[in-house]
Amino acid sequence: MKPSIPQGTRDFSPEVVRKRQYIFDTLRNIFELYGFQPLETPAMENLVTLTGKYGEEGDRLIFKILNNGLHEKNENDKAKLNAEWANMLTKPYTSPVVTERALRYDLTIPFARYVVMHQNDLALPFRRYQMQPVWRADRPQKGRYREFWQCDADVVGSTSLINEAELLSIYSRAFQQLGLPVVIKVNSRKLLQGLSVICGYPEKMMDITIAMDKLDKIGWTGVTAELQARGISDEGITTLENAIMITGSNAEKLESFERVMASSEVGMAGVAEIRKALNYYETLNPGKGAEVAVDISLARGLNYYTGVIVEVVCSHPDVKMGSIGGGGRYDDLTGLFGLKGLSGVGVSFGIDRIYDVLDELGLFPQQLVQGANVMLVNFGGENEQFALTLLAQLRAAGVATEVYPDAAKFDKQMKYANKRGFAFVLLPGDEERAAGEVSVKNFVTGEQKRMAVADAIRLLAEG
RNA sequence: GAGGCUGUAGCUCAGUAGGUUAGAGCAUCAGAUUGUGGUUCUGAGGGUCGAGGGUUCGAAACCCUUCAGCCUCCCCA
Repeated sequence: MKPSIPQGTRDFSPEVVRKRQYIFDTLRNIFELYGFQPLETPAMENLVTLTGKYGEEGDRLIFKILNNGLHEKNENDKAKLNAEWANMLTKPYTSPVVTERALRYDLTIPFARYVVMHQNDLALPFRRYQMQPVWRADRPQKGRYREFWQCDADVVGSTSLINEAELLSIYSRAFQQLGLPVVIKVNSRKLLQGLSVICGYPEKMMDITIAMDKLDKIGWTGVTAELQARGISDEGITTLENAIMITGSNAEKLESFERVMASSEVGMAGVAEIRKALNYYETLNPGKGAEVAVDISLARGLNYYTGVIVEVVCSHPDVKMGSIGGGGRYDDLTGLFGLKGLSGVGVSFGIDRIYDVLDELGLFPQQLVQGANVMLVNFGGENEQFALTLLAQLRAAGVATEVYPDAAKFDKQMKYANKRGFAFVLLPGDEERAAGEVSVKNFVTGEQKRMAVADAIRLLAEG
């Protein structure tokens, strides 16, 4: 059979893993520096934990796991099983008889589930980061995979806008450290609610938001058409246009929003929370933070955000990639699992997309693509023992080293060394062994010198 | 869920109007060369032309079906 992997999944070859680890390490260090604690949850959750949390579209994209042992059911159960199968074949529907587990869809809901389950043990506010794969039964395309990694940082149990500012700082620091130019777009669900109020359709916030989110893509004329299709009057559209076309610095925009939103209490609250979060952010990053831009057209798909929402896009002109990170405030996330009144705020890094962008822009550090630094040639016989002794000594000195395991032809060993890209190749042969020496070949320059074993180890240990 | 493109060697691809035994580069292996890699030279192995059916004297090519991959919209990270 021809080997293959499931659609939308990828193998990560050694060089790729190194580059990915560079991203993970960068993020992990920052998360730790900001006082976040690591968390891991299972790859699979009970299906009921996930369903209904991501909207109708989200439910469709959950990877469900078929129950084991269906064939072992007794006759009564099988009748039910048949009925449920029939159901599933005619409509979007699942039954615990057929499937009761599913692959993790994101990291936020499992986190909420964790917090509720461990509420008595946690010191609130609880700050956690989590870097694990998630799965979506989506149709793969550029920048979209069925298995991809998320790196999330969330704070639960505090409504302070300092948390928003901290998370913005994490975004800022992470992308600055990675050398990636970004714009962090900020908005508030309350501002969007306010918009729907002032244009006269408080119940159509979702429709209005979805339409306005497309501003970047389809322009205002496109948005107008969309709004009309969703039943917004011309006066309402004009009101929205006046708000969405506001330009200027963040402070200027917020001032203008304040005037526009004057008749909406919730809208005013939105302005206030963005202003406060940005003030904190400015204090944490005086004059050196990444660009943060207030953007009233920004929407986020997930249903549970209630306050500040953010999205990160790469601002490099050559890069065509959707958002590489996003997040927001959810006032009552754990309420879904029976723990009321616990507010959370979090951000997520889409590291697969970040990888693609870094790769495209050539922003990975050069020295990442190295493994072991030194290879010992295997000349066989007595020399094999000699090589192993050297191997142990080099490793004891902290030099990443490997020995060619077979006494293969010299040419073959050298070709292998070349392909692997070792910095040095050591030749422990008869003459060297007899003299207590070893030949050290710099594989970059081709230069080769014989020297005492101790000197060779010192040289290589110093790099 | 809607639409578009592509499937030929391990990889990237060529293959003229439908006409001998389906090619190239890279990779692999062997040799030149059992103590000197990257460069070079010689040679070798490797193909159900995605699958099934049809048209034809003849199909990798044309038609139908199907599968897979990629891309766009929707939505998302």
